[in-house]
Amino acid sequence: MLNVSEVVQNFKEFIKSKGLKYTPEREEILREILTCKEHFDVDELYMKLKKKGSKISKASIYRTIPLLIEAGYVQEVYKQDNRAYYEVILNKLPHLHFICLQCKKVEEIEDEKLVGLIKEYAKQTNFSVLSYHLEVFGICSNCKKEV
Amino acid sequence: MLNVSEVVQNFKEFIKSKGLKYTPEREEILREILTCKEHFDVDELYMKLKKKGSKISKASIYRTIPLLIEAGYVQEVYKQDNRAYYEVILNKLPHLHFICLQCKKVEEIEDEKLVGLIKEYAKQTNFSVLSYHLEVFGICSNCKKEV
DNA sequence: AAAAATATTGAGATTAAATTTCAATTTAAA
DNA sequence: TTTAAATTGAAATTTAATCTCAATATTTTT
Repeated sequence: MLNVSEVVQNFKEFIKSKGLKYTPEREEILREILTCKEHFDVDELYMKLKKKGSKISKASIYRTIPLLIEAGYVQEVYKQDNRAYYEVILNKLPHLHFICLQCKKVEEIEDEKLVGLIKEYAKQTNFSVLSYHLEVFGICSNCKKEV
Repeated sequence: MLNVSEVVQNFKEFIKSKGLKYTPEREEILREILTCKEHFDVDELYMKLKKKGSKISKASIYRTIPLLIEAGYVQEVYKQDNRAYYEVILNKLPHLHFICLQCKKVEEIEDEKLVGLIKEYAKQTNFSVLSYHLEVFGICSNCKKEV
């Protein structure tokens, strides 16, 4: 279980190791993202930062997210209405997303078997897995009741 | 194993059952899509139709694809560079997509266990599955060799 | 078979997420 | 400190997808 300052330190090392420069903007974006308990998009993040008085631009958020994904802290989970949604995957068990097409709710189901399945196939084809996501679309139990 | 005219007939009934109108444009788009052996996007489809002398507009393609998805013939498989890619899923076994981040190649791995897994979780939460897709990102064996 | 009602079409305008540009600034190495 | 290189914010740009609307096609009703 990593805490925030450990992640920040880890990110600093990651940035350095890539020959990039460690900036306050990058750290601020990382820290803000680490507070997100739910799925988020760039706009939400930008508004949250702005409310706190931050001067971070959207461009910087768009530029930083791929780094955080590469570092393994964040994952793109799905796209809805041509907008990408992300989540922090640090300290999180593997899970699938069940997305209700009616109420748009996203339910997470923790899972271990799926990882085993993927690993098995990856081994077969000598494929190095960096990330994955499984989205299941349908109608949730609540929306079915309302018919 | 459904043949093209059976699918066309099926689509006609589907359209009618929704109180919509069956048009030559819709049929032409369906027929063209049914010839796609690989993943395709709207632009590719539009160019193929244009080359054949078709007057179909992109707007009609964008409007028809959701109907074909709803009818169960087509599936959105992934997004790359903010562009959606689709595939025909008629007569196809369930499969996963292994996407190489280096060469962008998409490998399909046929699968049965995954469906069992999804069904199991869906049953648990009383969720009606309409479609799903599993994308696994990483580096393929070919690209690993080239290092 | 004609008329009425309604849906669909293509062309172009619009929208908006994401990317790019660029001058000013900041970081980090020499 | 000087130098070299990367990063920043603001605005411009890109472009997939959606929307608008008048003309047209489909389907139902009479």
